[in-house]
Amino acid sequence: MSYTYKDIISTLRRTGCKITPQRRQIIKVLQSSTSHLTPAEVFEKVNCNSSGTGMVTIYRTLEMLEKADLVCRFNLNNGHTGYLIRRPHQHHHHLLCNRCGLVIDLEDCHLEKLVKQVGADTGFTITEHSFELTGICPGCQQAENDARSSRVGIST
Amino acid sequence: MSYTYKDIISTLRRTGCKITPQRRQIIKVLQSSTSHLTPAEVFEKVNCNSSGTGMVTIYRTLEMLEKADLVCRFNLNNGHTGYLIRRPHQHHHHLLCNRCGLVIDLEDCHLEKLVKQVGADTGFTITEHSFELTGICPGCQQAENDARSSRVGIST
DNA sequence: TGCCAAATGAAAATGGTTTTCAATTATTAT
DNA sequence: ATAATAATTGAAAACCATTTTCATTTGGCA
Ligand SMILES: [Mn+2]
Ligand SMILES: [Mn+2]
Ligand SMILES: [Zn+2]
Ligand SMILES: [Zn+2]
Repeated sequence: MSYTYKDIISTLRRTGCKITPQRRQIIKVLQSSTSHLTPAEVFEKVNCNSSGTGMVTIYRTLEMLEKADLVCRFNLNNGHTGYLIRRPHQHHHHLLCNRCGLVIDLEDCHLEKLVKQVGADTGFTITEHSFELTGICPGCQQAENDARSSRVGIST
Repeated sequence: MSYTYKDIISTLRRTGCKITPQRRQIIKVLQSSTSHLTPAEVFEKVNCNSSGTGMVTIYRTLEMLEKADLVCRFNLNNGHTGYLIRRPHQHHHHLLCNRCGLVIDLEDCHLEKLVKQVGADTGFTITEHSFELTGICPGCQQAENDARSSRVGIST
């Protein structure tokens, strides 16, 4: 379950952040997206209704939301950064479609045992771990199959 | 076991790359480093003996080596990119010390089963996965403890 | 209503990386 | 060995996402 718009606003208020029109806009855009968004994409969506929010504000707001643990941040395959409203509130990992950008939250982190083992084996104090899967989602697989069929020219 | 200098040269020759003095230098630097190196660090080390190799060549050579699977590439905590001569030749993961930059190769990837399971659960064709651990290595832990002791002022 | 710290945004700076293109060079063919 | 040629190099400029600066505006509170 994602945070609702109201959840987010009240969390921000609680932490002493001001609720500005720009921030409301940005939160709404993130709210209504099922896929991750780059800062540039957020900018575009926020400004499609000519609200005139600057890129700087997008960056600053995303950073603020990330610090408040309200969004997930991750590295896209192209090196850019993507943001998505945090759906499972706890620690979790992501599966990305590298065709359409769909992001699946992997609700359970199955790596605790492995992480602990590695720590014991190496003597490291392990503070963080990242696990990210990329591939092709069912929808994009279907689309590719369809394209291939028509290219080969199935005679029915 | 890392690739030797000769291994690397002959692999490059086999794939039709020219063996230039610049490339020899860069490979030697990577060879002789036990830690990961950023392009900037490679540049510095290559040029400390005034060989005059340009940054552009560093980038291009690292890219070439990565394509040939001769180096490991990974994201440092600060967003930069690090390179390290590939030690275990097969697919593997990394454990980084975020104090001193030490990199440990985790020889076995224990994630095949989990990855397969996620694929089955989601219908994705999973093509890649990344798993990266960061923490503090034993050496840096020791250093921190020593520093703390002397700060507190142990009276012996 | 007025105050003020926080927030905004235009513009410039940053910094890592990539592109361009003319000059150089490693390798192959003669 | 020499010439031919395609790959490589590197200086300079371009790129581009992100950050910084700083003057102006504004949300939230007294
Ligand atoms: Mn998520
Ligand atoms: Mn490695
Ligand atoms: Zn997809
Ligand atoms: Zn360390």
